[in-house]
Amino acid sequence: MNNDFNIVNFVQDFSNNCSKVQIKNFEKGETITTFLVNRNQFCILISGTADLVKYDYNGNKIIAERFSKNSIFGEIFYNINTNNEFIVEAKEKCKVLLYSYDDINEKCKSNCKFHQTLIKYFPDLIISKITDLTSRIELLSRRTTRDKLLGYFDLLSKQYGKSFTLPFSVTELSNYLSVDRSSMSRELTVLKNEKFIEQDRRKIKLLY
Amino acid sequence: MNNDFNIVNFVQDFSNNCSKVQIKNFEKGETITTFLVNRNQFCILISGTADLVKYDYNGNKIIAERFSKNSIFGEIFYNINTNNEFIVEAKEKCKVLLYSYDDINEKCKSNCKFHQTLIKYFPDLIISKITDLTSRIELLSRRTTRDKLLGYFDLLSKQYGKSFTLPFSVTELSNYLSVDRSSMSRELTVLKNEKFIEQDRRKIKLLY
DNA sequence: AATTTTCTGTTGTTTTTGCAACATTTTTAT
DNA sequence: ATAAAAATGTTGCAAAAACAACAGAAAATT
Repeated sequence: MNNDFNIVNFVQDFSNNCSKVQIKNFEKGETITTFLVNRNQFCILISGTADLVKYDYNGNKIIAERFSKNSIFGEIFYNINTNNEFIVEAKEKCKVLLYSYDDINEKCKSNCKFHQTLIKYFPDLIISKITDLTSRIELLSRRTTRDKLLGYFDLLSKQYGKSFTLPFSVTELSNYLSVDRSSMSRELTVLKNEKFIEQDRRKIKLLY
Repeated sequence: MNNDFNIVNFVQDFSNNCSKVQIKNFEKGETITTFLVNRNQFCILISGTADLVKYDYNGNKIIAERFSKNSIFGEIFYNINTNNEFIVEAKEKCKVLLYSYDDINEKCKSNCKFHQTLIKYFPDLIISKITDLTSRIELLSRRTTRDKLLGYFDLLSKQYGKSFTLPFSVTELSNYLSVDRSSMSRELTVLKNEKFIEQDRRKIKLLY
């Protein structure tokens, strides 16, 4: 697998006009897309950060996934269900490649550079997405808030070491872990008192 | 997308010996594979049912995923983490195709039928897996046992209608939804008393 | 720079979930 | 066919999480 692949280069190489591809920019707070019907929409996030969010009937926000550079998403990956209206929200300025996916091996008439490159890197992009989703399931399947927090900190520490800044605000983190914000805050205090962690807002230090 | 694709036909077509492919049979209860190292293992379940399971430090069993015909799994899709030892367990007799994945587009010397077919159907298989995982995340992100139950029943009712038999025992279902068995059983009783459902063991009827 | 909004940490209270133990039924193994 | 093992449904109790409300801090907006 080619883990060094950078979609930004890929898109910069893509200079000709392919009718099946669009590149759009979104400002912070804007809705990039909604999952409402079963379309063949396939998106690649070129830059920025975006969340896949949903609100339950109680008004609780759920952050189902967080997307960053090279993340893929779109209706193609989702079984539309009237009970679940998902929205992809830009958390900061985002550049998104939107593609109408029919068959990965189907090229446009001009057999453009974009399609050649997409076919080449599609497996890596998609396997990486599965890896992310599997980790996410492992995290959400944890029973307690404490376990979810420590599990998430573990993932971050693999990447950044014992000290890191959360990619979420505390409030957003609770939505991402699907727990009540105040309960989570209480548990963070317990972890601090027990000298498991040091924390000040987004700054976390693991003491184990 | 070709949703009628059946891997069984595919494998029956695959008659020549490809050095990178193995087909193995497993009896109920046997371990099909474990996720311990970062190998390029990629598996397709040809027949049977299998679970991806993990035990937390408290001894609770977690069913992270359930695999049936055409499901794909393997270490290739998992970030190995020493804290999380996952096992794929056969729930009934299983036939599994094991493949050493390097590059989906890399064919074996003989450019065998297997590789040709795998390349063709790989996108469908993998997109379908992502769809499943996304639904699973939506389910696990629900806050209460009641919501998880109703969410899961919704998924099943889309496929089977208002009356169906759970693909899990009640005990297994609690592991799949990551909740305590007795709590879940209690909530099922509440749902029955409130005339939301009828239930007797695996038999469920939705009354709404 | 001032004001409004959001975020944060706290805590008391209520609700839900987890845990443990048990009798009964069902399934599996011998 | 019988015995052993596993699953099921229940319940009391303990633990954890959700809810609600608030004050102060930080961030965003104008």
